[in-house]
Amino acid sequence: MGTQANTQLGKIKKRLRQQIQSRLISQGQKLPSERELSELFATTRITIKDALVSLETEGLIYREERRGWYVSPERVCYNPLSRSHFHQMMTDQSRTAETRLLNVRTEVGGGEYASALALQGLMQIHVIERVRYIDGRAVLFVENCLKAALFPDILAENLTLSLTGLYREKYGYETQRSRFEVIPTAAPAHVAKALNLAEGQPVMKICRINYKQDGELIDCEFEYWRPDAMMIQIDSEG
Amino acid sequence: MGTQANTQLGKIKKRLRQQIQSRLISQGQKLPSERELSELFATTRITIKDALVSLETEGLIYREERRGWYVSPERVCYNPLSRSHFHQMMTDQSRTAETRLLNVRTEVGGGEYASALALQGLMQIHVIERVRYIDGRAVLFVENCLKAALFPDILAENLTLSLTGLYREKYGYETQRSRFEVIPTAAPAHVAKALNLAEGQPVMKICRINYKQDGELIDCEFEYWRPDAMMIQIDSEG
DNA sequence: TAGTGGTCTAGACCACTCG
DNA sequence: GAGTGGTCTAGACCACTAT
Repeated sequence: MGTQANTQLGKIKKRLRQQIQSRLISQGQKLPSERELSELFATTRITIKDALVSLETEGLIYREERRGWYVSPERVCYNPLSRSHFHQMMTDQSRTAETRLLNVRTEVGGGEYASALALQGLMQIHVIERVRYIDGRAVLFVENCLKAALFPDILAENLTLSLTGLYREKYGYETQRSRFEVIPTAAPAHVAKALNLAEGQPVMKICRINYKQDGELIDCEFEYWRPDAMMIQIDSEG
Repeated sequence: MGTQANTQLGKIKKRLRQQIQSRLISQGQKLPSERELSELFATTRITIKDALVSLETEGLIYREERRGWYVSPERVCYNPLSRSHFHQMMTDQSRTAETRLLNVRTEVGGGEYASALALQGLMQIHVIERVRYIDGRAVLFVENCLKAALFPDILAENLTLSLTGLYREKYGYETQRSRFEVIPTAAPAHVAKALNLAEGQPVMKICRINYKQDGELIDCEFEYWRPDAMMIQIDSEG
């Protein structure tokens, strides 16, 4: 038996899983504290924590840094190829979505931005940082990185709305999705802070590069999702 | 300062990251044991383990259960929409691929299989379990689940080759990809065993459902990837 | 059989959140 | 100020791998 079935860890996971899946603890609800759990299960905090981290990996629970552990709501389906906006996609799934602007800055592109935008030489870019909430929970940190020259005065607009909508209405750019990547990795510090994660916790990173109708690259986007909050779902014709 | 910058954990992570990124430890190479590392850094195994798990989440290192920690090779790019076979995709990236048949069984469909195949009533299915290796490392566990009635005598074929190729050549079925899902989750026991993971470690689960040219559903596939081994990359026209 | 990671005990202090 | 998770110490035994 190489399994955890008969270990403390396995028993604790199994028990908590039962409680969650039978809805004895409901979605979004807080679990007892690690100290309480360690008394309940007559073990140490380390063992409890190992069990919680494991359930977190399954996507059953999540944590808010120094606040506690909570039962994960159902995953939302996310289609990076879809034409519809984030808010629309969530509404279609009977979820409420909200976007907050965190920070905007203009700088000379470098590093990850420069290579994603295929910048040749020095060029100004706008970086727009936003956080998206689903049913009140911060689940997605988004960094949009725009070639400034293509978007005069965009920073004066309402940036909590759909940027692709703004591209179309204000500038006449139709975005044609071209490439995106999905990478499971750890949250960088600024992302962790925005999502109430501890540094180094897992996130799903999605990088997307958008081109307009004439084929010119206009912006790139870095999304960081809480991994328990989503699944990617793509339908393809043929 | 909410960051790890000045903690033991942060320092250990930073130091190991430097060693890896500067190629002082090369890809595929084994790290010193947790006990050795805890002496080197003058700390306990628990702290070392926390640092290693965090680097594992980043995708920088990986573990083989009870064997040790290793530096991750570069991620391969994987396109679930691509028409080309797994082996072809890897060869295109100058990687060597190998597939081994783990297990084959025929059963009456139920549970996850039944719902993925949209089975109505009881029906026999073949379940084919395989492990795929990239450059000698087991990185992908695949479960194919076929409606048995559509594939007479398929179990007598060489099942380490491309199944979609077999569908086409032996049965005249052209698969038209229709839907796939990507879900970050924890490895179930049988997957963990096949990939030398510990139970509960993170994997990328990809579920795909294949239809043939007339629209009939023919099989579904459950892939479980080591998360440090891959990134999903999709190009779309339009 | 020696060595590895996996699990586990029994504590401690710290940084941070919340009321 | 009380409570939380985050970090940390100093050990231990066990299941398994490799030889």
